Amino acid sequence: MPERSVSIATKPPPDDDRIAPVRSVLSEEEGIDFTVIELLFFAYRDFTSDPDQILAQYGFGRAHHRVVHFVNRRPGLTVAELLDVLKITKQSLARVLKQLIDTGHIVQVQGPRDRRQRELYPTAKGRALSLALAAPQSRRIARALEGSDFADRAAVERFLKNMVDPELRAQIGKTPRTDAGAGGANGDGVEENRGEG
Amino acid sequence: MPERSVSIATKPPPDDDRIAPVRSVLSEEEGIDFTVIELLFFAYRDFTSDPDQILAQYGFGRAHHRVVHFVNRRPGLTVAELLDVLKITKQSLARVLKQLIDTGHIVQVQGPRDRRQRELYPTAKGRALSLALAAPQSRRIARALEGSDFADRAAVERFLKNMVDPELRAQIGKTPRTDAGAGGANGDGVEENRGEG
DNA sequence: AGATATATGTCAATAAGACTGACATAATTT
DNA sequence: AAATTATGTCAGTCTTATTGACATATATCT
Repeated sequence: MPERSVSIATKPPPDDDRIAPVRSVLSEEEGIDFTVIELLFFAYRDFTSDPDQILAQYGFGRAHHRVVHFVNRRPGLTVAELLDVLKITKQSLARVLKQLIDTGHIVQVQGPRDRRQRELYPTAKGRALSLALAAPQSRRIARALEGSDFADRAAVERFLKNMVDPELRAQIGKTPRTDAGAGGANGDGVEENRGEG
Repeated sequence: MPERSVSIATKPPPDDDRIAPVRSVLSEEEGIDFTVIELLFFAYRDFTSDPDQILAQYGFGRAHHRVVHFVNRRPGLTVAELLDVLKITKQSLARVLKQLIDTGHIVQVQGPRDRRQRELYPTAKGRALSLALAAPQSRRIARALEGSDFADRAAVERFLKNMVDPELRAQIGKTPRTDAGAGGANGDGVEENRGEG
């Protein structure tokens, strides 16, 4: 056997120095904030695990979750706007969106001014799904903020917001174009048809 | 009044009521913390975009990043331990790990006590890659914490730590078994919760 | 010693979710 | 009429993950 006990690699060792194992721990000394880097990794891993379990029951994945979420948060957004927020391609969205439409979670409405556009709206079913997915995440957040005062919460929100690329920060919390804000937006989400013959 | 132009769906409408578009905005009124939910989504999306660009140059993906990171943070961990941290299967890890070994970023060392085990160590090259990947993330975090005092940072860390499933919280900040390095960092995954009911 | 269990590696098949490229259609704009 | 825009769709590829089955070396138990 040409191998020593150190290397079990099947590739021929190019140079023993180059494949020498580094046994020291990579720690914060290098001026890198590994603490927060890892905290973000673990926090997000578990944050997404909540809705994942619910989605699995529907045969959906995270892609469906993102679409359902933003359509509910910004009802009436167009396909192009959704692609921009999600930063995926049209073809990637297609399959997911089609499934959500076929299952009656989302409907498309022809744009009132530009009839080429498809405004996306949740149905009652889609609204319910969105709430069901968000509920455990919100509960997890509430638990994580237990014992936090107002300043603590503000610090967390400021940190997260500042983590976003400045030029993309505009997307955050942007309620729909029709920003009716609180007060019930459209009042009630009842149908509103346009005749077209 | 039967709707006409409202639905462009190709599927036969099962019931007009069921596919009626909901036009109201899904907002915090429902007692759900959509603000932080979306902040986490956007923050993590951009947080991972930094290393993604570097990885692309190597033909690597996020899976490689996670492996390189934890092998550097806990040099000498075994394959089984790595699988446990990443929460993926052996088969999923196999290809990624093989690539990292073949490219000389990681080496395997036979376990000193149990020779079935393979302890994973970075090479100098792997250490360098790990630092290169972490650097922009650390810079982003530092920028996001600019103007934050000690209490603010503590609030952020506490929030993130509490977002992790309690039973998995032990993995956090856990330095390697062999505490060769100075450590500092988080020490070990001690839970700190603000004394509150 | 022999049997069993463990740690790891590997082959094969599958799936979700993303990608690119190419092309079609309808509607708006020029 | 021509060009542009918004959307849809087909076809193929890639990465990362999955499960199942099986091989090998080593450790441990009886």
